[in-house]
Amino acid sequence: MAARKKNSTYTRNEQCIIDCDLTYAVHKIGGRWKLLILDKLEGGKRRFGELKREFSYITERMLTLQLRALEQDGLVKRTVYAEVPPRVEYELTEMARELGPILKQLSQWGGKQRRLAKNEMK
Amino acid sequence: MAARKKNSTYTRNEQCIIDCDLTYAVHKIGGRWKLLILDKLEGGKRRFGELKREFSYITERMLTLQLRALEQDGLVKRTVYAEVPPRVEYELTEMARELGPILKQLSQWGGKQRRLAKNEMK
DNA sequence: TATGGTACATACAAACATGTAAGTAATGGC
DNA sequence: GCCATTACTTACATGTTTGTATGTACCATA
Repeated sequence: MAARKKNSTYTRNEQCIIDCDLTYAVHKIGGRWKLLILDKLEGGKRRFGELKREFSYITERMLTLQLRALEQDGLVKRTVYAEVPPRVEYELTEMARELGPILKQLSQWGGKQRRLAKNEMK
Repeated sequence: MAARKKNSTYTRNEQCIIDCDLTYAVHKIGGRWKLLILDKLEGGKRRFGELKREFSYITERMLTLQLRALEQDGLVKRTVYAEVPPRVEYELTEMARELGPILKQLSQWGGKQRRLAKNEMK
């Protein structure tokens, strides 16, 4: 997200990670709020303000950063309308839509595992 | 991974994350090396030292931490043999095996996206 | 008695991610 | 001219993750 310093090992190791398609994929969606945002956008186009209201616990800064990262990674398309006050809309790209069904499976798995973990606590 | 300080917002927000099955799932597999480890273990039981040799770029410390996290999350089973020198074996749990097919799809998606991104650079 | 192998553990430092608070630009309506 | 609205941006502080270096326990063997 930020400018990467060319630290010897950390960066070199990151290369190893990114050589793996799977890790690459998970990195794309691994931000703290990205999945929630993607999920919301499955419902269709949203304005920045809408997302902000929807996710009141996400700070404006983080919302911006995560949206930018998603845009950068080709998962979200950003459209700016030359109006005042400004209007900006976000929507999923084709690539992101292909991800949807996979994420649904992952979500189910997560739910199952979570219930299991909860039961073990008793 | 480490002891969490109970910072007001950071932790509170984490709760929001974990209330989402999907984000919960991604968190379980989101560690820097977890996917590589899981992938290797799909091939069967491995000793700590085997993993260490296989992933020469992962530090011993990180390997330990990630394995412990995976164990904690019920994705990996750890078996200690009371021998000297010690022998410890790691293998996937049922839960982790169910994850396999989903990860394969994710990996394919990642590969596709990666090739796309590469082409756009030209 | 010293040495080696295995699977760690611990202390410390660097890099990274996230949160907090405040500011910006443009313009239409008052 | 002043204010409100929208979608940011910036500077700074805090928290988390990863890496580096070194140490430990065990016992068999030399």
